[in-house]
Amino acid sequence: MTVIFSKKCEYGMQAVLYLAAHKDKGVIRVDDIAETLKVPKEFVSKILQSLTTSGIVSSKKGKFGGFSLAKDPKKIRLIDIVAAIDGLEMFNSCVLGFPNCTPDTPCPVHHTWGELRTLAYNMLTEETLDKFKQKTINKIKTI
Amino acid sequence: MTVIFSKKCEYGMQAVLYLAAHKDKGVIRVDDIAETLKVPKEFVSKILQSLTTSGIVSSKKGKFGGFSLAKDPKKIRLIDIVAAIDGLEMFNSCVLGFPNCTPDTPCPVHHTWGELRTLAYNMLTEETLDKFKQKTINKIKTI
DNA sequence: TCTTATTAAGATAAATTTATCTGAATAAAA
DNA sequence: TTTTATTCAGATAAATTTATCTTAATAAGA
Repeated sequence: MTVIFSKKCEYGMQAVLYLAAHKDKGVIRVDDIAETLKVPKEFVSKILQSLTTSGIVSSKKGKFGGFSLAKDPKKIRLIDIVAAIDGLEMFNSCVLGFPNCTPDTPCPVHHTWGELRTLAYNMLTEETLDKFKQKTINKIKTI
Repeated sequence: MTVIFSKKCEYGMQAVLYLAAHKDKGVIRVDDIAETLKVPKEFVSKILQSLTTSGIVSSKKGKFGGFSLAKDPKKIRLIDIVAAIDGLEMFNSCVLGFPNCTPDTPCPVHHTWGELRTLAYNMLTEETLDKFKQKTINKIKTI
């Protein structure tokens, strides 16, 4: 298997995109998120709980409770979610798995991979969630 | 955790690079590979066995047995190893984990990610193992 | 206060990946 | 033929990731 992000992180990003796209509706129940995204409810609930700790989403217990974004979508980037869930280690580790892969002791693809990694990092860093609203809504319709 | 390739694939690529770098020495014992690369012996042995089935390496049993490349390093690319172990699915699946991510039903980062994926694919496809020989030898020294 | 709907939290289970162990098969050479 | 060194193959174990279950805590409203 080849993975870029863990399921946890994928579900986390999807759920947060969902919250951003439905920001106007106030708090959103996990059931709605899980059903729409077709992901396991308890699992996505756990993930959102942990993102609460990270300060990305906030939760409200009890009747009419649910999750919502903890801050303005203009201030949340995909990289923030990745950092909170999977961590940023991949942006600093060797694609071939060699230890201590540095400019001084590079692996055979060190340079090329470094450039790619930077592009990936930029992709996750340069835009904030507000930019993804309409695209998320469109995508969700097709699931 | 964030992973690009599985451990299996990482070890596989390292081991095959090792074989390519030591091609002149004939068959190589798993013990040598495992000790030098500091990876679990039985595990890398299993991986090389499976790469034998894929036609990338060949094995010789018995005393003075071991593994060697099954073909000219000029004809082996990193992507061949990835394809044999992890498969090429990642080059055709959504980075956010959305189902059915296509140009018609794209996820919010579909386009950007697609370009990145192509670059990664090219990196693994454009050069053959013979190009990596000296770099592999240099890297191995530092492990 | 009681009922209801929700998240929180912890325990557990299932699945997958990673790693190890053991013995068989093979081949070289003494 | 026996010894030795190796891969092969299958079983098993350990670790990690993914998913589920159960109960508690919370909050709204009847």
